[in-house]
Amino acid sequence: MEQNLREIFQMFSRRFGFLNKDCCQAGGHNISLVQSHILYEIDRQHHPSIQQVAETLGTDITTFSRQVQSLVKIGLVSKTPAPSDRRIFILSLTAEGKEVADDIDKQMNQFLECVFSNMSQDEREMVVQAIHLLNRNMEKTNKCCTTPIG
Amino acid sequence: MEQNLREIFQMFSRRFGFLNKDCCQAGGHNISLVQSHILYEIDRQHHPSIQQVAETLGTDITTFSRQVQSLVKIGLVSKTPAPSDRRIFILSLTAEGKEVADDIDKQMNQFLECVFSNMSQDEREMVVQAIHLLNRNMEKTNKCCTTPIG
DNA sequence: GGTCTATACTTGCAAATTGCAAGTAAATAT
DNA sequence: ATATTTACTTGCAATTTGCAAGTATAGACC
Repeated sequence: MEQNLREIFQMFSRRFGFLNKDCCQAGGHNISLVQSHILYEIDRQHHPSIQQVAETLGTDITTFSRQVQSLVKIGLVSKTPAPSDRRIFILSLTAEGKEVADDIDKQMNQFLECVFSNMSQDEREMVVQAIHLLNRNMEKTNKCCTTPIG
Repeated sequence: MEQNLREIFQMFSRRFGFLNKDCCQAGGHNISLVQSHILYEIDRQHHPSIQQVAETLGTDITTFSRQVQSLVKIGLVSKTPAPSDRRIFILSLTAEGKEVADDIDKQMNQFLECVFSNMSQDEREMVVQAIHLLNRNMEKTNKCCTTPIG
């Protein structure tokens, strides 16, 4: 059982990744997977800075800076200097960006609901509980083992 | 609860993705994330063709062809024309490639065991069962909903 | 057998993505 | 007042990407 651990996670993660990829056509825009993740994080975090989102997504900040620029250019994201510290740029979604993010979210949840629709109520609860448990423990374990993140 | 579904999956998937990224230094090689996935799939599938692995990973076949070439060049993968059909190339890991794949696998499983070490036996079983359940249902649901895969 | 289509893979671009090094500009330390 | 740190941006140069167009083999049809 132990030896299949990675495999089952790998499979799930890949499938979920495909889902993310497939949900990039939204609100009349055809954005990239990376852009979709950025919109998601800007929406989720409370007025994040460029650096915050870059770190969340594990992207190099110079790369991220340019990705933000392109999202600003197509009108989905806006950058505002923080009043308290004008080196910092606060990111937010434009109305159109919010629309796209919501549309993607809707698609994702539709699919997930569809997946859950074949489960019993007990099974659904178990799955949700299990993922929560995993998330909590993975967060805790960040520094355990040999974290090569540096 | 329903509206957090995507979020908890997204978090888990991202963390697992980071883990995959962090496990790319192995056996004296510093390979890319994509290369790591390719080694994994070649190892897992039984003498797959180029096309099979490309499809599994959702990569364009021309891109994949080149990725295989680079893995052959650094001596981790070998390509053999299939005896039955010489258009097809069968992929396999070289001894060194197998070593790298095993090393990566070991690192991944070490981390996962570490995550699981903070759980009770019941919790562990629940998590494994939940992921299996998800995988089974996601596979089933491939064509349900509106699959925009085309 | 000979031609025609289909399949498996490869190569030629040209565009997009990446990250390091080096920059700017603002905040903080001394 | 100057030096250092921080947040972000730009200049490259390398890598990765995918479409279009190629080669080579296999199978279909006559």
